[in-house]
Formats: sequence, structure tokens, C-alpha cells
Amino acid sequence: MTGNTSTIGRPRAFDVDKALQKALEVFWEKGYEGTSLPDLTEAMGINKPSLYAAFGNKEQLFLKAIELYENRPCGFFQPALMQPTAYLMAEQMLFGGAAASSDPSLPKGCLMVQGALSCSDNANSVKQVLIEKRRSGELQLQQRLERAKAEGEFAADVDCAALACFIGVQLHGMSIQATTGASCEKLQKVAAIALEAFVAATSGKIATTDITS
Amino acid sequence: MTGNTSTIGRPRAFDVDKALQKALEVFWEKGYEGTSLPDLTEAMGINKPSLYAAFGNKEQLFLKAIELYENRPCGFFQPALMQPTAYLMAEQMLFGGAAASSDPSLPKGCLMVQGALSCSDNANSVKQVLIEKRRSGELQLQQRLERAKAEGEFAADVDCAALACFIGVQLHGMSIQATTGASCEKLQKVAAIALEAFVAATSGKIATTDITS
DNA sequence: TTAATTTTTTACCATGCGGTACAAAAAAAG
DNA sequence: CTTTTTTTGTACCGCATGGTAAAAAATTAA
Repeated sequence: MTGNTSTIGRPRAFDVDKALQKALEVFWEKGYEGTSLPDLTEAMGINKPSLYAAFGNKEQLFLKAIELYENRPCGFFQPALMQPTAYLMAEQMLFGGAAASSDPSLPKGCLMVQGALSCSDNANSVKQVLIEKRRSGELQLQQRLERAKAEGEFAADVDCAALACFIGVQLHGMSIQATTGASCEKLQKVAAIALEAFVAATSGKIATTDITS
Repeated sequence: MTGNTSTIGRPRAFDVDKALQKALEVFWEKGYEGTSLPDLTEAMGINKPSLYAAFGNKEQLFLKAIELYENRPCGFFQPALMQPTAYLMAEQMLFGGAAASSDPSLPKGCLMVQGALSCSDNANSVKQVLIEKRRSGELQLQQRLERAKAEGEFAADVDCAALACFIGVQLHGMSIQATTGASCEKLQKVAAIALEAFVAATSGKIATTDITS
């Protein structure tokens, strides 16, 4: 369908992958609804019918851009999960997120957050997709932490769900700070503070229950 | 102009403050650009000419909604700054933010973040206003921390700018997690972890410099 | 050369947007 | 009453949006 390599007919005058990369950057900067078709066609260097023939429609193009985003700019996430210890995982996660959100050669922030954080009813489906992606990421994080706990890396009373949410807060919060103008260096300092908090929390020094005083 | 109390002429059939509150909630949920005039007029219970007569236009209405937001739903911020110690400030800030972002009777998250995080070029002015508000909030935080340092609450080598950014990350990150579905209880656990990190960082136990190894 | 196939170009469509003109309605003032 | 002033309801405006029809152009196969 899309990855058409048929030799017959008029050949395509643009590179599909490069066009998708350009679309990703526009969506990243302006969000799903803030991006118009002229925005896309101009950045991609093609016209509307070519876009529709190659990618379906605006929503499907956005979904493909997300996929690319997960593999490239947000590519630190899965490798971090595969680190041998929870500490190394958290370290790569936090510093990887700081770097990804403030990369000077790409839009600031995180597409999963700012792609469709709040939107009109028309865009609710893509908003829901992003919510689900964020939930899924946090769940993977939580499961990685639970594995670490099972492997004896930290005490049995450590709240892995709360810790996963805490790391999610760092990643998403740093992405907001990046859009607000925070530098990579500043975010790295924040990541260092958060990493120390992670260490303390996994050493069982913090009560993550019964704090509703 | 707006707060018109003139006794002459046909009396207004709606309560300006209540209408503004409704507008705030719609903007909060759908963002500036995601909110259409029909969305607003329906929620406010008025029609377009009344809206324009009372509030100017969509952008000015949004700015007034922000003002209301700062005084009411986000009203924990300024009182937190006035706490006598940095610890109490951080505590009120973090738990206040957790509660505000997950209040069951209001939209989830933070209007300062999701009002216009990414948008079309047309909305760049309001996006910039929100960026400036977030910057200003963080700066106030930093100055409060610097005062605490000057008053001897923590060591001279504590990086107040990084710490203020860290707290900003918590507030904005919790607001994202709230829109993703995190409960108030979960956010409170996260706030507790972050508060411990704040304590550790202000005790001079964390190097917030030279972490680029 | 011709036919078949695919992409490009141009022009268009219906819809929803933010915003407004204008007259009817409701009150106070003379 | 009539006049004046303000708000309301309706109907409209120009414009940008996402999406498409149809013909021209570029290639391969026969």
C-alpha cells in the first residue's frame, strides 16, 4: 500500500521516509490540530493528493509520525528498559529524556505529550492514542521495576507503581520545561536530583504510603 | 468596559463571572485552539454577540480565564511561596499541585500547560503568554529559594535555579500524569518522593554540577 | 507506437471557523 | 407615552480547513 515499490507507472518524485520525517517535525512543533495541510505539504515538499495517496489522510500520517518518533527521537526508552539494573535503567531514562526533550536539532519537548494534550472533539481519537501510549510506557516502566524488586534489587515494600509514575512525571515535566526554554544542562541537573530521589526511594527510606496527613 | 454596572439600558441576562468560570473550564479541557466559539457560547449559556460585548474576543476571553485560573484553581501557588521555610513551601507546592491537577470537580491537568502547549501560528501569542507565565512562576520559585539560602536554610553551593526547575518539573509532570488518568492518591505519593528529593538536595548531598560523565 | 499504470498538477467542494451588522426587545429617563 | 441606551437573537461575511475529482505528465509493457 504505502511502501509501494512497483516499477510500473510514473515514479514518485519524493522520498517517502524523508517526507514522513518532515511531517513528524511539523506535528511535533505545532501539534496534531495546530498543523494544517498546507503546513504539511510545504514542509514535505509535496502537494495534497500526493500526501493522501502516500499516507492515507492527516490522522494516519500522524500515527505514522508517532511510530517514527518512538523509534528515533524517543529511541532511548526501550534500550533504557533493557538495562541490567533498575538504577542504570532510571539513569538512562532520566538523562535520555533530558537530552531528547532539549535536542537543539529537533523541536523541543515530547510529541507524546504535546501532539494532542488538549484538543477539540474532532481530534479526540488521536488524543486517546497518545494517552494510551503514555499509559503503556509507564506500565512497562512499572513492570521493569517490579522485575527488579523480584530480583532483590530493592525492598519488598517499595511501591513500583508510584515510582514508575514518578519517573513519568520527570520525563513529561522535563519535556514541558524544554518547551518553556530550559537548556539541556539545566535538565541534566534536574535529572540528577531525580535520580538521587530514585535511589533514596528504592532504598526504602521513603514512605510512599500513608502520607495523607 | 467589561465590569459594566450601568443601570440604564436592557439588563444583562447572564452573570459575567459565572460565564467566565464556564469559559475557563472549556478552555481548560480543550485548550485555546481546540475550543470553538460554539463550545464557549453553549457552555456559557449566551450567544456570540453577548460574548463579544462582554469579553472582547476569544483571545481576550482566554486571557481573562487565565487570570481567574491563577486566582482560584491554581491558587495554591502564591500562598506556598509565602510559607516561612523552604521546606514548607516545597511541601505546599508539591501537594497543592498534586491536588489541583487531579481535582475531581474540575478538568484534569494545568491550564498553564495544556492551554496552548503546541498550536498553529495563529495562536502563537497566547502560547507565548503561557510560556511567560510558566517562566515567571519558576523565577518566583527560584527567588524564594535564594531567599531561603540567604537566610541560611541550606548550604551556599545549592543550585536554586536547578531546584526551582526541579519543582517546576514536578508540577508540570504531575499535570500531564493527571490528564493521563493518574489519581490524586498516586500523585500524592509522587509528591512525597519529590519532597524527599528536595530535602536531600537542600542538604547538600547531591552534586548538581559536573554530572556529564 | 500504443496501451496500461501510476503520480502530479490544478481546480474545486462542503463545512466550520472567528467575527459582525442589524433589527427586535427590554429596561431607565424625560 | 416617547426617547435613549444597552442587550439580545438572527442572519450573515470572508476565510481557512480537510479532502477530492479530473486531467496532464511520466514511466513501463506490449
